[in-house]
Amino acid sequence: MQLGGVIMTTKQTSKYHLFLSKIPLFKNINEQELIDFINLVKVKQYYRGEMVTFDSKEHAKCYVVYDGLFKLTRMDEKGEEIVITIADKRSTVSPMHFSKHYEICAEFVKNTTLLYFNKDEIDAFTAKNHQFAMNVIDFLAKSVQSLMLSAEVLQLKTAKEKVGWYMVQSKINNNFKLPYPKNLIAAYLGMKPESFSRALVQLKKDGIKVEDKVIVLDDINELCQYCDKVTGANCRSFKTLSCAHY
Amino acid sequence: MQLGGVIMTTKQTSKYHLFLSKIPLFKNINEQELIDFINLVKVKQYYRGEMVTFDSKEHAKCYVVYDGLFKLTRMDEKGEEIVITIADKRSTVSPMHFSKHYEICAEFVKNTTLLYFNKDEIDAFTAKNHQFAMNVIDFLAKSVQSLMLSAEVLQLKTAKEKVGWYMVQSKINNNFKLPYPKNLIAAYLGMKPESFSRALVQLKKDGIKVEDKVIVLDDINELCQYCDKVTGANCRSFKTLSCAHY
DNA sequence: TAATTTTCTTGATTTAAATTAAGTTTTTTT
DNA sequence: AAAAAAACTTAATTTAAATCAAGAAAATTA
Repeated sequence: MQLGGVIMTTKQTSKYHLFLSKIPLFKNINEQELIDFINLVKVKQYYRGEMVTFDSKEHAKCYVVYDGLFKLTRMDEKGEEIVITIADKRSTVSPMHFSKHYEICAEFVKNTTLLYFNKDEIDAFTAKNHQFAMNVIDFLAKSVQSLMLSAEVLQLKTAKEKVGWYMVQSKINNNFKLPYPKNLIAAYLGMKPESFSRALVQLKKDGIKVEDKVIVLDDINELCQYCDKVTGANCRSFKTLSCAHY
Repeated sequence: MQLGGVIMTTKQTSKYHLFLSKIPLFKNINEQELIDFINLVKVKQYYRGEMVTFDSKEHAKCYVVYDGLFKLTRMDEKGEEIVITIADKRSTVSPMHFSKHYEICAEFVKNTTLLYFNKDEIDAFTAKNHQFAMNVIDFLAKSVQSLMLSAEVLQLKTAKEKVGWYMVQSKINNNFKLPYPKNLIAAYLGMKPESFSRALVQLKKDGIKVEDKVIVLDDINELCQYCDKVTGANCRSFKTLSCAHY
């Protein structure tokens, strides 16, 4: 195993092995085949503020975030950007599956350690291991669904509804905590930080507060009106009496 | 092979076989294996104006459009809708890959004939035939990329730029013809028919006209400023002197 | 811990597209 | 071929969020 051209120790190998084996992309894979594959892993470090173009020519790879935070963005001529995804620990980003003409940009919000495999390695493993092929299919299908859901939120919802939707996701998937800085969430929701801030003021009037990134609710069900069914399916109260989808 | 419960003739079977064998999802597949699989095909007819919810419980299937036109949409409580995709002849739509809680709606714009396979059949073929697994991966990867591109267009571009972008796509991929009614294209671009109409007025001032759905240009390169790189890669003049991406 | 940078908030103003409204053209059905 | 429905266009008005501006709070760095 190599780190920037340097052979890594067995200790590091097993550290990454344990980490990667818990990633959905590698679930249910035969232990020995997985060990052999993960042996091919490479590591790259990026720093806060760095911007890298993930064109599929240079980056015909599949990345798993070991640690850190970055956003995948697209920019127009005027410097306006949209955030396609926010990636952090355990996120998988696979530019090898995009067209070589699709140039997506990674903007690193925190120092980030990426583990990666090359396209030929992934392709070979896909051919050899049917479970891995199924995992790749699952990963891409989830990406499709998440993009469809975002499209809906971005186009159909008001500023207040967008923030409400993000908060109910945070409540369900992240234990009542906004996982990222507000300006990053605002960009992901296709709005300006000022509008995000104003939406929070409106929500506060309904008893939905954010205190130091923690969501504080006067009424535990107040956020449910902003919930979508796919997100709701992970909620403890899904389709109980208090659920909006009941 | 069955059509609404009725056994079909060999003549119909071979008609669909020829059609399906040209679909990207079935490319490069061993002839006999493909014949055996396509034998499982089922057919369903939908009519203009019909609306069907493609929830993944009822529709754990993979559809290929044999003929017709429909839009995949999502609607909110107020009846506002977004168009996720427009599907016509040869399009593949695969609700079996979505969450069972994701309910996408198919609105049929024309009478439509859908060919389909059930999830268990697709899964079995994916396990048996590695090339088919690769084709499913390609199909999903293309869906991801197309959704990312739409997200960018919908969020970053003005009404005029959106229409220009759609027209340059039509120029390159559809021989200077708008393939669908304007209100459908407007909905796909996340705008109202009125705004679409006004954008056309603006473009006309730049020498870009639409006459009976045909794009007529004073200057052949006038649309190039609206082109994205992925679309441009299919253009005859890609990266020549006159290309915006040169 | 102080200094500096970045993030966040609030208010006034602008703006691009939606809405409302009404008429025209095209397509579909009878 | 006539009638009806759907699609399209143009104009006036409204609206939600962006922009502009300035200051407060929080996080980083020195």
